[in-house]
Amino acid sequence: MSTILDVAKLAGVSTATVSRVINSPESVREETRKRVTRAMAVCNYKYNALARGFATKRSNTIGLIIPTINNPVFAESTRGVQDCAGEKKTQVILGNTYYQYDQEEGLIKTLREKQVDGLIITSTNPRGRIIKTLQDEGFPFVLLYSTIKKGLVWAVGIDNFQGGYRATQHLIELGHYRIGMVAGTFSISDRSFHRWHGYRQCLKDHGITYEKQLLAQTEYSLTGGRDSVKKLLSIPKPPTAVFCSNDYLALGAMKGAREMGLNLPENLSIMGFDDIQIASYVIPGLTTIRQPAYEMGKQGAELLFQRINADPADGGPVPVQRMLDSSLIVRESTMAGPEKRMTNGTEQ
Amino acid sequence: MSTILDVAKLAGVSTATVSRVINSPESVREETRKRVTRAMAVCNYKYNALARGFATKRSNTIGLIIPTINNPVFAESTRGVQDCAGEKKTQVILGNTYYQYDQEEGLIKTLREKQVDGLIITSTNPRGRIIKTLQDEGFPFVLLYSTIKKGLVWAVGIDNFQGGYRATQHLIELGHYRIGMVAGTFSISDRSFHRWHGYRQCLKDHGITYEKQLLAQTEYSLTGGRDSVKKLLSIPKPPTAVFCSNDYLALGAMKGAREMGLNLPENLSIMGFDDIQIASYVIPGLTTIRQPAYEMGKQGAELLFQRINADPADGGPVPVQRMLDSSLIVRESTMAGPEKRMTNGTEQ
DNA sequence: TATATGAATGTAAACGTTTACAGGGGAAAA
DNA sequence: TTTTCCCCTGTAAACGTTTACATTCATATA
Repeated sequence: MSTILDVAKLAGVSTATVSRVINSPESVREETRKRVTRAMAVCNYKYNALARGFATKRSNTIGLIIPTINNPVFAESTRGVQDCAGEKKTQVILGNTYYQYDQEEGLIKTLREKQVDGLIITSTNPRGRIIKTLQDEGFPFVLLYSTIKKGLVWAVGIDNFQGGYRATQHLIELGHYRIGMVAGTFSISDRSFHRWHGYRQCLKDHGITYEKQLLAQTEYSLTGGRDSVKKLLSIPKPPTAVFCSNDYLALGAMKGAREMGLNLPENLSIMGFDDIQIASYVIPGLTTIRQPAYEMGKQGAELLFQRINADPADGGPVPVQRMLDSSLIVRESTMAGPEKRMTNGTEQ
Repeated sequence: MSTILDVAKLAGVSTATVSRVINSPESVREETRKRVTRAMAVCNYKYNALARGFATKRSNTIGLIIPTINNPVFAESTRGVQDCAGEKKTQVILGNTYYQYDQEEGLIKTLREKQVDGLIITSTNPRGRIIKTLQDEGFPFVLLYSTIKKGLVWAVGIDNFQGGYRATQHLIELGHYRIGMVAGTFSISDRSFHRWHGYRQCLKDHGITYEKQLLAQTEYSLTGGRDSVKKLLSIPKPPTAVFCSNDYLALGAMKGAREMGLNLPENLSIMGFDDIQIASYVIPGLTTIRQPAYEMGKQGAELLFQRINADPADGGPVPVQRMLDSSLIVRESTMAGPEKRMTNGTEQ
C-alpha cells in the first residue's frame, strides 16, 4: 500500500502538500495539484481514513444503538439516521441490544473505544447509569424514541403517554369498556411503560376501573403478541378490544385471536402503535398510532451533528429535546364494541 | 483523555507493559498487573481502539452492504452478520445501496478507506467492475445472496434458478397455466433475474409458452408489488396466479389484487419468495420459497472471518462458495386453479 | 531601492498504540 | 562457581495522517 509519503516523493512535493490537495485543493497551485493527482494515480494511492481519524481525533463515524433491527420501526429510523449521516460523509456502526441493558452497556463502551464521534441511542433504560455517565463526561449523544420532554439531555421522541391515551380513547369511543393491553415488559422499555400509563389514565378518566388481569406483558416479538392475546382471551370475562404497545405485537395478536377462532374485527378490536409500513397492507388494516420513524432517525442524527459540530467556545450548545407528532390512524381492525352495536342496531 | 503513557507513568512501568496487561495479561507478573490496573482506574483510562487499529492495520470492523434495511429479509441477515461479528469482537458498519450501483461503488470505496477488515456484500451487480477490482486486489470480501456456484470469489447464497423453478412448478401442479410474474427490475438485482429464469424454464418444461405481457417489472417495494399486480390483472386474459420475486412484493400484490375486488386465494393465487417472518402472520398465509436469511448472514460472516484470519503463508485460503437450501412453504395464498377445481369438483 | 504583503510550499512534531528486540535477574543445571 | 535458560520488563521505532509554524519568492507599495 502506498502512502502520502510515496505520493509526495513521486510528485516531488512534501507530504503536507499532498494532504492539502486531498483536503483543501483550492489552497494549492493548479500545476502542483495536477502533478500530485497524477502521482496518486500512478502509485494507486488509497487514502487511509483511519490514520486521519487518529491524527484528527475525529473518526467520521457514529454509533447507532437500537433494540433490534428486526422490528421494522427501528429499521425505518435506522434508514433515517443513515441517510442523514451519508450527507455528512459519516458512516454508522449499528448495534442491537435485544432489549438487554448489559448489551447496551457493552455496546456503548466498545463504540466509544472505537472513537465514534457520537452516539444515537434507543435506550432500554434512559434513566440508568450508562446514560448518566455519558452525560457527565460530556460525550455527544442523542436519545431516540425518548419520552424526555425537558432537561439537559438531547433527545427526540414522541409523547408516549398521550399516544397510549389516544389509542385507548379510540377504543372507548367505539364503545369498548373491557380493554386489554399487550405490552412489552416494562423493565425492558420505558416507552411501553408510558403507553401503559396513558392507557390507565384514559380508563380512569372514563370511569373504567383498571384490572391487572387485562394486562399481558411479553417480549417484543410476533409470537409474544400471539401468546399474550391468547392469555387475555382465556380469562373469565375476556376483553372485547386490545391495545398492543406496538404494531409488531399487534400483528402477532391478530394471528393469536384468529387461532382461537375469532373473527376480526367483529369479535375483537385490535390496536397497534407505530404504523409500520405493513400495517396498512394487512387484512384487516391495522388501526394504530403513527409515529414518524424515519423522521425520528433523521432528526436524531441532525441533532447529533449539530451537537458534535457546535462551537464549544460559548459553553457548549444548549441541549434540545424534540417532540414529534403522533397521530391516530383508523383502519379496519377496530370497530364498535358489542354493546354499542346492539343499542344502535348496527349489529351484523 | 489519559493515554497508555499516563497510566505507565502512574504505575511506574513502560507503555509496553501497559499494552501487555491490556492484550495479554497472562504475560505480566500479577503484582505488576494489579498496579497497572489500579493506575488505569485512577486516571479513568479509556482505551483507544482507533489508535490500535492504526498501529496494527486491523480495525476490527467489517462493512455490510445491502440494498435496503427496509426489506425484512435483509434485516434478518444483517442480524446474522452482527451476531457472528459480535462473537469476534468486531463491529459492523452498515450501508444501503438502494439498489443503485453507484451507491454500491461509493460505499465500497469509503469503507475500504475506513480500513474495514473485510466486506460482506449483497451486490446489485456481482459481475460488475467493482467486485472484479476487489477480487484483483485480493481484498477480503464475501458475496451474500449470491448465485455463484463455483469459482474464485467467496460467496454464500441459494439456488435462485431452482427456487424460481420450484415456485412455478407448485403453481402449475395446482392447475394454473396462466402464471404471471412480478419481479424487480433485472438491472438492479441478479437474484430476480435467476428466479425469472427458473420460472421460464419451468413453464417451458410443462409446455406452457412464455408470454412477455405476464411479466411486470418494478422497484422493490410494497407499492411496486401492488401496482404491478394491477397491471397484470388488466391485460386481456389475466393470470390466475402470480409469482412475486420476493415476499415484500407479494404482500403488496395481495393488497393490489384485493383493491381490484378479487378474493384471495379463490380468484388469484399468489406466491412469494424469502419467507420473511410476517409471511406466516398474514391472511391468507403466504405460500413462498424459504431462504435461510439469518443463516446466510451468519455464514457469510463466518466465511469472511475465515478468509481474513487465514494464514497467508500457504498461498491464501481457498475460496468457498456455499449454497444453502431453500424450500417450498405451502400456506393458504395458493390454491387449485379454476379449471382444476371444475374438473374435480372442488369448486366452492 | 527597500520594505511589506501574501500565496504556495516545506519542516517536523504530534496523535496513542503495538511489537521486535534487548536486557536484567533469578533459578536451575553443570 | 559458572553457565544456561526463561520470565518479566523496558527501549524505541513504526504505523499514515494533519497542522502550526517557518520559509521562500514574487509582487505590490512606499
